[in-house]
Amino acid sequence: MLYTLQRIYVQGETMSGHLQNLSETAPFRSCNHEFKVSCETCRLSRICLPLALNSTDLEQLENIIQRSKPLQKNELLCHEGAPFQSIYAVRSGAMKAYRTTSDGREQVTGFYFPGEILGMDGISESAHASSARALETSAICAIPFDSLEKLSALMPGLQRHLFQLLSREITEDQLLITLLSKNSADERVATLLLSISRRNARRQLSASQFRLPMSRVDIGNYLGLTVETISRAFSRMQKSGILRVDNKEIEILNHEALQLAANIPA
Amino acid sequence: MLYTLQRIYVQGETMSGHLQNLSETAPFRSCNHEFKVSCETCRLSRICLPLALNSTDLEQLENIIQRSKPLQKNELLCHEGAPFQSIYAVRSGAMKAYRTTSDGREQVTGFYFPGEILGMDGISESAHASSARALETSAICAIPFDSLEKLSALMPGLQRHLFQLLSREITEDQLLITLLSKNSADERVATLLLSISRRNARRQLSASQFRLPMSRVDIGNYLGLTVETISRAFSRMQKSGILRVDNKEIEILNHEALQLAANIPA
DNA sequence: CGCCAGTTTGATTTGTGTCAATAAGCGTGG
DNA sequence: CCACGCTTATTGACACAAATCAAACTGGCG
Repeated sequence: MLYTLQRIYVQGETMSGHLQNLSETAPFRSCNHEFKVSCETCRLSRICLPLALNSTDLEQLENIIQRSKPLQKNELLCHEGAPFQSIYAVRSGAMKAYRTTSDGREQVTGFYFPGEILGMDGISESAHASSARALETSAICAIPFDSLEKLSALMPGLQRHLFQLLSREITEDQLLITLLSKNSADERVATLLLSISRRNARRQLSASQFRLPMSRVDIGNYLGLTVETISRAFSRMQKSGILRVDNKEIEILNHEALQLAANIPA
Repeated sequence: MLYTLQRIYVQGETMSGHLQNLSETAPFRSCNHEFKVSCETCRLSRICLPLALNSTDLEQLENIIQRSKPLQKNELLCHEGAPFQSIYAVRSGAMKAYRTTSDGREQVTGFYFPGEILGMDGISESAHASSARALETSAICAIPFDSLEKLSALMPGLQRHLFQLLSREITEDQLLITLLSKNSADERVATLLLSISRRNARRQLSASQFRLPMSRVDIGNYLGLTVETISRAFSRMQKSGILRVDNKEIEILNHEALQLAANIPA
């Protein structure tokens, strides 16, 4: 088991050689901690993969899931182009997924919070279509996809859940497409804040006060805007009394007004 | 069989009542034509769903696929919010998929050509997340998803193919996200033309001469631009000798220059 | 033939990008 | 602990690509 755990890290490390970064170049060590976390006891199982499995099936799923030493901030989980082996569930922390454009720039395609699954874009080409990086110290469950495929042929509930997971990713990408295509800077920022707020609430965290794990650059990149525009959007919303912004610390003072700013009719 | 065929139409019709359109309000008639098309003889099987199935499996797949009277231009195939029952393969013609924004505008999320599959965004919520409309007379194969699910639990090849299909949709949406987020008007238009060209080539059609099935409005909507900007982009590329544009008739005169215009390095 | 939707072209406006400078946070080491 | 340097964030001035507004043109279809 420890062997396979380590393989994940090694894969991440070897692929990221050309993306210079202190934490990446540090050698990966196997660590002696035990990662005794089970889906059954995981607070997130309600919103994560295990959803809708009976305890026998859950045990089988449990057996193929690989848990490992947490990723440090800025560490790479997987790199685009690397052989696709697993999809990943975020257990704690926060991740960003991004792909590199033909001219070498980065496009952030999503932020992932605890209970959410990433890496499913790698299935079609047997290679990851996007990279994933830790925005803060993050614990990840790696789920080998070939095992998952075999299991899901035996468990109709799991198969269905997987199809739904992939389909949900499509609809979420479509929402982002619409956001980029039709909405102003302020609307985009407001929409992102509402999305984070909603996802926090789903995990029993505050919907009105939270710390953004990503930088303004990442937000701008994700929303198709520049850092300056993001900063100005925050300032405007603060001035109009919708938000209190203290660097990455956000407080939503007026949820309805924020929805209005996002152009979502009440 | 005819009953189920008709049900598809009725579903499309009833849901589209508030989107006024002549062809939609016309009553659907059952028709007497036989639609004897099999996956086995279909020219598109190489790029469509049946890919990588043996002939026994193919026969079973064949049995669940519903073929029907072609859709006329502007006819609705499915409407967002309608109960999700099938995914759809385009056999001939061309379709556009779109979703309606909260403020009632339309966002085109994709164009679909023969051999391509649409409607997979409906899986996660058991309701279609987007609508699909015929851009020209189009023949469609409807594949009931519950049957497909059951079959794919029995056929590992089919299951894998479905996962890949969904995953490919995700990567394509990510490409569109990147395009909208990072590229200029001309680059977006050039990229769309190259995409259509490539997809034509895959169907053994000309990669350099084709007729666009969609309007300038649809193109603009898809690319997050206005009609005027699309028109000007075409004019510019025509003037610079990259294209010959005659209304919807397009000829690519210089493929390399078009790739350059799309910001794709040679 | 004439109408109307779709397309093209021109003039002007505007939201966001770019460039520049300052300020604030944060880890590092003296 | 504070000082230092580096990264990240904010704010302002200006430029520019695309939107908007307006008008003419085209082509398909009844």
